Amino acid sequence: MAPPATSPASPTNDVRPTRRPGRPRDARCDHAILQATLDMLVEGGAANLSIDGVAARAGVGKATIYRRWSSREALLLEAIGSDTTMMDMPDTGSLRTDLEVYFGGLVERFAKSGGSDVLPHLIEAACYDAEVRGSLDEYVAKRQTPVRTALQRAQQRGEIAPGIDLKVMIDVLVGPVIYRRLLTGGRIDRPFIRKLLDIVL
Amino acid sequence: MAPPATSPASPTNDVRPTRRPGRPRDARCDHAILQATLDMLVEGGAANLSIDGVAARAGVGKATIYRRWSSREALLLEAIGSDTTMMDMPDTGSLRTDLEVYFGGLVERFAKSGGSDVLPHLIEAACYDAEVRGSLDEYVAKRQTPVRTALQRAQQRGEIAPGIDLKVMIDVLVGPVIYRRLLTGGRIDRPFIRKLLDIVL
DNA sequence: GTAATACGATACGGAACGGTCTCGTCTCGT
DNA sequence: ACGAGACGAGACCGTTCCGTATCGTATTAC
Repeated sequence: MAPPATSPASPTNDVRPTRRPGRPRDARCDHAILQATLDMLVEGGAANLSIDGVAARAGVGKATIYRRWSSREALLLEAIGSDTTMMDMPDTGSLRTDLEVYFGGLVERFAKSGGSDVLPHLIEAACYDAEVRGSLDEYVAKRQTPVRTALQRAQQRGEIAPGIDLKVMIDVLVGPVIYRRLLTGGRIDRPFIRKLLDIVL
Repeated sequence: MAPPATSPASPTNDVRPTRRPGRPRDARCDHAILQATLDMLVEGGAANLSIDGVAARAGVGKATIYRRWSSREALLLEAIGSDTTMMDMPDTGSLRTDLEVYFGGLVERFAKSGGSDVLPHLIEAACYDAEVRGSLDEYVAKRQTPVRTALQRAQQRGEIAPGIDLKVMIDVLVGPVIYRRLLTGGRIDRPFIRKLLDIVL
């Protein structure tokens, strides 16, 4: 222990004094690796994703990957987690309009992504991996939040009967979309959203 | 699996005239292998399912498996396909009652199976395997049929407005159940079914 | 009994993959 | 100029797994 002989608590003026010597890491590698991981995940699933494949696709060496992530599993979790971009719910004063705008945005997003996504692989991995299960729960909660706030507002305005269980209401609104996306392969477009709201509201 | 100590005493003296010489195949092996395949599929997913594991679990040798199925893929497809037991829709004259009874049966079935099933793995495999995709489509169609007939009957009775798109109606009824099963992990019980029908009907 | 086949067990070749390591090159700070 | 560390490429090892082959035993028909 050093006695405080002279200095009065020097303020840490420098946040990062320790600049590591040598060639710094190339940030483009991080992006290329994560993007390649997501691409391969969408194409072949978590099972068919190999580090060799990711390295080849990203145009990097395997060592460059293992310099950043300690294991294949760590890379997978970060790639999956980097996909949670939030969408916010408008507040138009009408539940119907709120939801139509919100789900309309979702529709465009699906169309842009070409219908392929990570969700199926995430769901399967969550069956037997607690860590992935946690990521998936987080993902689901994040997606539900905007819908829940819209529903709560509507219930306070009296648009929804006070006895309705909002948790079930969320399932009724989100479930059909997920069902089409994962199982039936049915179109998820604005007419579908309108018909869905026609039935539920 | 140990060969039967006593003779299996088959009363069917000769249904198939072309009886192959030598020791006949043990029918219990077929069942044990398929059951072990389904169990391991539920526990670890299609990716973590190995023929060695199935053989060990079923208590048979690998050769006994390959005598029956030409490849791991063939075994998987048959095991998955053997899971489609139909449920039929009652006809009580009231759509609400029909659906409540039908989904009530589904609830019991989920409770009995312990919540674990093959669907997540099937969905993932379908993403990049056309053959599995076909099996899944068949599975979905088979599950939808009872609901569709109930809805058509109700629409003819005038319980549902003629303008309603029944395909979307099916999504609204089945989607929430699937959503809970695959993503939220929420309870699927009779109160949930009642609340669901309260909202939709 | 004999031939034919199934059975469990296990050895084996070949392939894929994860993770580590080395090599020569490149890019920083000093 | 020099050292340190990142870089791509790929060799390397241990493991897992599929699918085949073999062995000794058990079970059937004839």
